[in-house]
Amino acid sequence: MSKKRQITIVDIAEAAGVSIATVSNVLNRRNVPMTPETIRKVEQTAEQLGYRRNVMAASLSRKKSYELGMLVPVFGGYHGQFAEEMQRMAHGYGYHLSVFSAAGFDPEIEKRHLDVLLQRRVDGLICHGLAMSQEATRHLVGEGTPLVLFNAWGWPNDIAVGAVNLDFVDGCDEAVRHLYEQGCRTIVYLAKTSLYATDLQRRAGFRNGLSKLPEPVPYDMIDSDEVETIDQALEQVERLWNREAPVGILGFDDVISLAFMSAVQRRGYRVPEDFRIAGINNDPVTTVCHPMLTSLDIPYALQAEMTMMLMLEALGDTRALKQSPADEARKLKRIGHEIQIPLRLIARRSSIAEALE
DNA sequence: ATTATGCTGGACCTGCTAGC
DNA sequence: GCTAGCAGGTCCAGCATAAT
Repeated sequence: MSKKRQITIVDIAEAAGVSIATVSNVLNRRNVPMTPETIRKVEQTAEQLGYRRNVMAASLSRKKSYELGMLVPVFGGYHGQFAEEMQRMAHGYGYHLSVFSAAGFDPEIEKRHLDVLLQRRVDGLICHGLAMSQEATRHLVGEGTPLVLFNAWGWPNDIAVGAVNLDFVDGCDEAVRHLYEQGCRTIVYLAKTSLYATDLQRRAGFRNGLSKLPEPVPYDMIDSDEVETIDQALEQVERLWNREAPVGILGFDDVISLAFMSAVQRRGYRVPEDFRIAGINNDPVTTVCHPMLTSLDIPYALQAEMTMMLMLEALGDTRALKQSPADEARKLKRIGHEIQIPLRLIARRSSIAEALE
């Protein structure tokens, strides 16, 4: 079946009896003087003929696609929510966002998606801390398409114009302090090494937190990818626990924390009497489980906004310079070309001692 | 004569194909 | 192998006309 010829602005110009430039001006609502009659005529003709804008042609002409490419390791969870927020943010600035998933941290799939996005001439790329090597990334994006990273630490700025990172170090530090203050004298981090950089940041924060406590506390870091079931992780914790004070648990994310909480409750322990548990992400499910789960809240909108600002700046878009609250007011830290977004601990029943009768 | 308004003409964008 | 032409838009200099 041959494709039906598409209606173009040439057809509209002919039918409406004006030039194609006038049609372009009307349909793009450019601020050029035009009579209301011309505007009405063009709009009506476009409507009647069923015109649909050809973005490829527009990109060709403007040498700009107004399309951004985004690569996330997986759809769902934090990445799903962040992609949604990014999409909203990009749309607000007149950009369309194409989001691809790298199916975990598969460097081959990452490379393929990045290739496709560059072939499509996206104006910019927004990526997680990539699994593919920095050299390969440099080679791929080295031709002028700006790359803004999120949750990527230590990438040189000849590859990425900047990175907007969640401050897991301070966040986990605070979570450890919170668990200690709530009476925990054994503290365990349930890690997820398959998520590389973000896990390393959490580990660093966990260690920082422990080192700042007034006394040394038995601790462990259990990799949830290593143990067969979450019950095995619980058994490992039981071997460490002296039963004199509750155990504090910090999970890699809310899903892991909730899985652990279920295992604990199945085994007949009580939360928060025996186990005091915290997660990361502040997923909506944290307020519908029992007891409600303490979690580190992620300011998605702020992270998306800062990512968009870096991108607009790299694209020479003056809107990036518009007045926004000062970094101090938002507790943002800048380390070189990296921006650190603060996390906020939301304490709920799963970890609070004094809420008990 | 000068200025403002409303519109037009044509160069240009990139990558591919057809013709020479 | 080289060149011209095409796709469907954008952009801007410049034109015709009306108003001052």
